[in-house]
Amino acid sequence: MKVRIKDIAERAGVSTGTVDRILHNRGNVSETAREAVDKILKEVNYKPNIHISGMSLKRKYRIIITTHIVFPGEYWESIYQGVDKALAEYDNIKVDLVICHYNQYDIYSCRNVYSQIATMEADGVIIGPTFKEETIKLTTELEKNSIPYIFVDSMMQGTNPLAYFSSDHYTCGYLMCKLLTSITPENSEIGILQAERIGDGSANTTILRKKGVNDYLNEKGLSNKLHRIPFSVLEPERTDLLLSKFFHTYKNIGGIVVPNSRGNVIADYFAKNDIKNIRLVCVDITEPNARALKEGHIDFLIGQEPERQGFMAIKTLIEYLVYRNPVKVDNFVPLDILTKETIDYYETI
Amino acid sequence: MKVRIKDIAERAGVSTGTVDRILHNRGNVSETAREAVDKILKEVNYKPNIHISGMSLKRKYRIIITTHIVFPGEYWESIYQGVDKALAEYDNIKVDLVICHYNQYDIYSCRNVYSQIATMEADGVIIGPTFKEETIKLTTELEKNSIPYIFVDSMMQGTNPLAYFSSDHYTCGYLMCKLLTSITPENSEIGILQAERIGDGSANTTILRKKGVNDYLNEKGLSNKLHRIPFSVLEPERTDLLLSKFFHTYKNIGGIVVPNSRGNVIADYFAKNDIKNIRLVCVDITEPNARALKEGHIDFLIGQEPERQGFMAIKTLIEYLVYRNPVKVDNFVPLDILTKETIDYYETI
DNA sequence: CTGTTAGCGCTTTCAT
DNA sequence: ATGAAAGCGCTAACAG
Repeated sequence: MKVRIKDIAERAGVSTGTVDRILHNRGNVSETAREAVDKILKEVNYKPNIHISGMSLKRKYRIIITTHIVFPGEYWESIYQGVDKALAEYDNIKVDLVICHYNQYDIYSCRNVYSQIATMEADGVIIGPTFKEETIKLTTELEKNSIPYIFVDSMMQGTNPLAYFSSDHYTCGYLMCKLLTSITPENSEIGILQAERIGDGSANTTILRKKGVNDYLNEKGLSNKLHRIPFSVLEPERTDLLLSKFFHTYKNIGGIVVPNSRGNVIADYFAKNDIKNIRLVCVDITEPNARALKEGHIDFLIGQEPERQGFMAIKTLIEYLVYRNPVKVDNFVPLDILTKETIDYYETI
Repeated sequence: MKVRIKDIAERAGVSTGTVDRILHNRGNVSETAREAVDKILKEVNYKPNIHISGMSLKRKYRIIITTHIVFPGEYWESIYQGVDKALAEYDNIKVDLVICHYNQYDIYSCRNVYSQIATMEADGVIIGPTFKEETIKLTTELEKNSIPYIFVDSMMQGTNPLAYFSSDHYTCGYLMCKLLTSITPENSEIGILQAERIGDGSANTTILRKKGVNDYLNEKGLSNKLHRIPFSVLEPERTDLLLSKFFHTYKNIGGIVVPNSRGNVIADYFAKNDIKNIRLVCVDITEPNARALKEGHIDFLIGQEPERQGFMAIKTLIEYLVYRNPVKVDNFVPLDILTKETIDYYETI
């Protein structure tokens, strides 16, 4: 039933050592032996058990992961929860995880961190990318050194990752706009909250989501006016001022879409000023967003399964490093639509 | 770092054999040895690796799973996909899976199958329940023989399962009604599709969902009229007749909610009769429902992650059988809200 | 280049 | 009641 290395060895008339050398491309194998074994391998469906492999595997793998800084209750924390879960599941494989944080609102910090990573020894790298040029520069270096890399959170065009695990940000924006307009009076004006960054335009993900929002309106021939709500993550004390200015300028706002994880900024403003007649659609199950959803300030919250992204990135990288099996490159995680009623069920199990 | 049986044995001054006997309650251990080992076990965090255990474990486990008959592309198929995935992941554990199908629309078939199961030898049973009395009778027998059982799809009150993996059907109905009324003109009349069964009233899940629908209307003080659409799974040829009769009787239907997996029945009717002004909210990602969602006949489709339910049921049962560790009883899977835009991402990975 | 062998953590058998 | 030892599938070191 189950095929073992020993079975393959017997049928090919060689020893288990030789089969192992062939399976792992360790060299020191004659053409004759290789052919004999390859023939058997084609006939049978051999599936090594990675946990057993790990038991005798002596080598250590060094995996670097680089993302925006992790704050408790925020988006990136969930990615790392998935990472930890995968590491626990594969605890027979000896991996040395190196965590390198940069600040996604500051391009200079990203440059610093990436240039360090480029000089480090590693078997694989997991990247949560923000800035395009910087990411391409890093991945070019990695490719030079034949170090495989995997993206989480979003794919960066112009690179050749082993795989990426991300939601479809364009569709996310499109969907947010569809949901918002479906629960908002016809022709309501719509606000869109956008964070400022140091040294660069918006992030990858935000740009795509915003395009999704615009395209939905155009495709459906909707004429809702869209107004940008400016705000700065680095100067949160100005938020209140900026928001009240916005809501005093535009009196006919029927709904707001927040294409980044800071929806709670709006929700908090609604709570403080007892605003109830403006609908709100946001993204990411951060702790404050979850609370705002439960309290009714957010109407729909889109989740992008960050835990699964982190889990799959580690799992995929480990299995690749151990067996060098081919890997599926494009992997979109689901876009979960959460409401007040369903969010509790996303936080268990 | 990682604690092995050998470490525990050394620190307790006994052999690994003794530790193993204690960990698995195999008996033949002196009080002295037991105390010494228990003391160490309390100090350290020992976590056996089930894949390695499985490698040397000689015993086979027999697991019985009983559900409604599986048809390709329907709800129950996904449950079995999760079952298979878990079995593959734990392929070191030798399990003999016995599948016993009954017909969920026929209480007599259920009685037959259950009474057979009650006489079979088994280490554990997984039940996808439909009829209350029958299920309680079966689980009473199982409890007599100390056979642990796990529910998938829904929990049956009045039983004591090891665990259950189910969505919250009441909330599912509540949510469906919320979504439907949010995209439907105020005071629209609402249709609700209900299947007939042989020999009993409606199923567990449908009753709960229907209650959710009603409660939502009442809680929100909505006065939409609710009309039952009768239909028989066993006489599909009458469907067309029943539906046209319904839609000719009630001319002001604005939306339909389908609290069972047969939403495609309505969607097909809409497609055939080119009906576009009635909103439709359904449950379960069956193949026909998925198609109807993509084609725009269904507006919202609720998914209840059947694959995860099957996976978790097997995983939980296997881990319990091998280690007898305590198990969390109540496990609700998420209620996924799918739209035309997001369904594709639920079918990959 | 190749076969043999020890050993990974765990269970089970077999003496004692 | 207990320890020693073999064996599960796999890898790695070693001897040839």
